[in-house]
Amino acid sequence: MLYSRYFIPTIKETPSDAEVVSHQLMLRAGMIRKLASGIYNYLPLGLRSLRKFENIVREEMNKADAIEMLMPSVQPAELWQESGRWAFYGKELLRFKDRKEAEFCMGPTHEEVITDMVRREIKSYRQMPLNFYQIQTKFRDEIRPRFGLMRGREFIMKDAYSFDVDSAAADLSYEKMYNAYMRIFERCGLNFRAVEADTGSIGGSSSHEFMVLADSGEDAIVSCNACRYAANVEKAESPLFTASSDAALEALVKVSTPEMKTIADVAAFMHVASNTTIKTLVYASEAGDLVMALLRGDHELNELKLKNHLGWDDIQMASEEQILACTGSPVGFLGPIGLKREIPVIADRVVQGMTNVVVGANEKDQHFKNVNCGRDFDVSTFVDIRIVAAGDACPRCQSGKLEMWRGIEVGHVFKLGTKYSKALNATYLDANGREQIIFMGCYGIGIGRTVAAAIEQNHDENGIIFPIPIAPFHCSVVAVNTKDSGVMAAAEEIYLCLEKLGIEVLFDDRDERPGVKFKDNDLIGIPIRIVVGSKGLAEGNVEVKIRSTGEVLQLSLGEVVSAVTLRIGTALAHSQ
RNA sequence: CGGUGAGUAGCGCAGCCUGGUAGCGCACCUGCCUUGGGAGCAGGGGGUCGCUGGUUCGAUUCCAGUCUCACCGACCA
Repeated sequence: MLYSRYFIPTIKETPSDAEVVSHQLMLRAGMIRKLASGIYNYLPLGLRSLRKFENIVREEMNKADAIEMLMPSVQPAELWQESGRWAFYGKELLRFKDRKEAEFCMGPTHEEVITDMVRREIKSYRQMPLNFYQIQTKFRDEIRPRFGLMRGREFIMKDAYSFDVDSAAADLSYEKMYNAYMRIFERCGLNFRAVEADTGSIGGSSSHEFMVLADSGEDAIVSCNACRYAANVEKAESPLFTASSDAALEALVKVSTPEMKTIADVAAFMHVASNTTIKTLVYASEAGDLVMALLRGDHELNELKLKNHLGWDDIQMASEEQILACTGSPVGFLGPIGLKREIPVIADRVVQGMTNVVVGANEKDQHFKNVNCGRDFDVSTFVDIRIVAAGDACPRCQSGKLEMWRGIEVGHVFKLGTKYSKALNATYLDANGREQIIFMGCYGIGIGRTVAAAIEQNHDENGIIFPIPIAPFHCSVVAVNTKDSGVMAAAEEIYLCLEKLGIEVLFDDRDERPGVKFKDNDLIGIPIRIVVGSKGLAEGNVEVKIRSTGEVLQLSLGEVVSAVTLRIGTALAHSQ
């Protein structure tokens, strides 16, 4: 490719509205341009990287026996009404009507469409297992699109759906996809973790997220430093609580604690450690149901765990009026003792072993000390509702400690069970001629997001450092002075030779000063740069610079093509 | 959705308080010069100041409305 004939509109200054590095660099490198909030043009260079990654995904999907197809992005409302998600999905689902007033939506995901196809075509157990995938544009009307391709509204996704005769067979399909995902992200040279995850709005029984580690990641994850346990913090189990104290129970005392509203204030005021206090929270459902949650003072509530435990669709902190009505106390002095109105009290498991603790007295400026569960108040259920913290013991191996990371969710695999097949009545006949419900799984990879995550993980102050498998070009040839016919001839020959060998080369033949070309080459992240200049050429040499390491090699004209080809070939083979 | 802030040339911004039809840097075009890390000189093109209405002789500037965009959003009982 001739740079002068191609289209790479690079930007010198960092656009002011780009917050994260990958967004800034993709704009500056001329890979993307914003069309509207969360909606982007993929410019030629950006598209090349996306296609590279898509092809890696495609290869691994095919190897794992998934079959490619393509579904429409516009979907009829009826299917969504049938699955029950038309009402459930909320504003993220972009809905509209056609000229006949028939309702449609832009597909945010394709369980309904694929399940509809399968129920029409699949009749027998002999036709399974089946796994269909597509690489296609999705639309989700996100509340707050941000970070460029990281959280767009329109985005490219690979989604796959498996269909099996029973749960055990579905587990095998899940396993195959899990392994394929591991290979995909390994091939891209990414530092990532596969973590246990909540199933969220997609539903289903269990799932893993694939998280690229990056400080700018929107998710918090933990992993054990001894065993393979890793989980999204939303999902991460806290370690089993151990041993209760055998301290003697002391008499309950009410203490005046004026204006002491936070755990830190109260603990400091009473000269106790915050882990000998109990934090009392009141939560409400949308319907107005209330629940009280108790946690050790230095712990934090995992709202998702509480919500899942209660089986509520929605959970939020109770309003001050709601709190006053059930406890009789303003926020800051809440506790489980002497409630005005009976509400369920859910306590974290750790609370069970605490003795002589401090809690709010449900009275302004008053706390109790020497409070003991069972004697002074009752708990409806003890259950794990706290957010794990770095340094917690691993819930699996017990011996390891949990480490915390920030992660970017680039892939997600779910066991769906029969959630959609039941709703849409996707059945088959088993060997005995009996009708059975199909077991499903679904598997997604954010294509644009993965490329962005790769940039997030591979860049320096000069720009992107693309891993060769997803770089838009393998290498570039830079002619230092285009007016020098000797330089141009030598550069062109190298360029043509490499192209002939199937290497993707960007030939920077622009009539620009060398500094401009070097800056652009660094910015757009070309992994290997071949510089042809008059000085080196006088000695029969060209310079080869490796973007990732900064390594500079002086190679003769005779050896440069084979050396570069070998290097690229090795990098690509290594990633297969 | 709520809070905050911003819309002036392709990009980044100034001007607005104190109304008189707009400026800077980068980018772009022409010429000269230059060619190993975003050079220099000279000349030039480009803006109904987000939109609508109001006040005024006159509005980018003041007022009202509206649209768009960006950032933040329980850190807690």
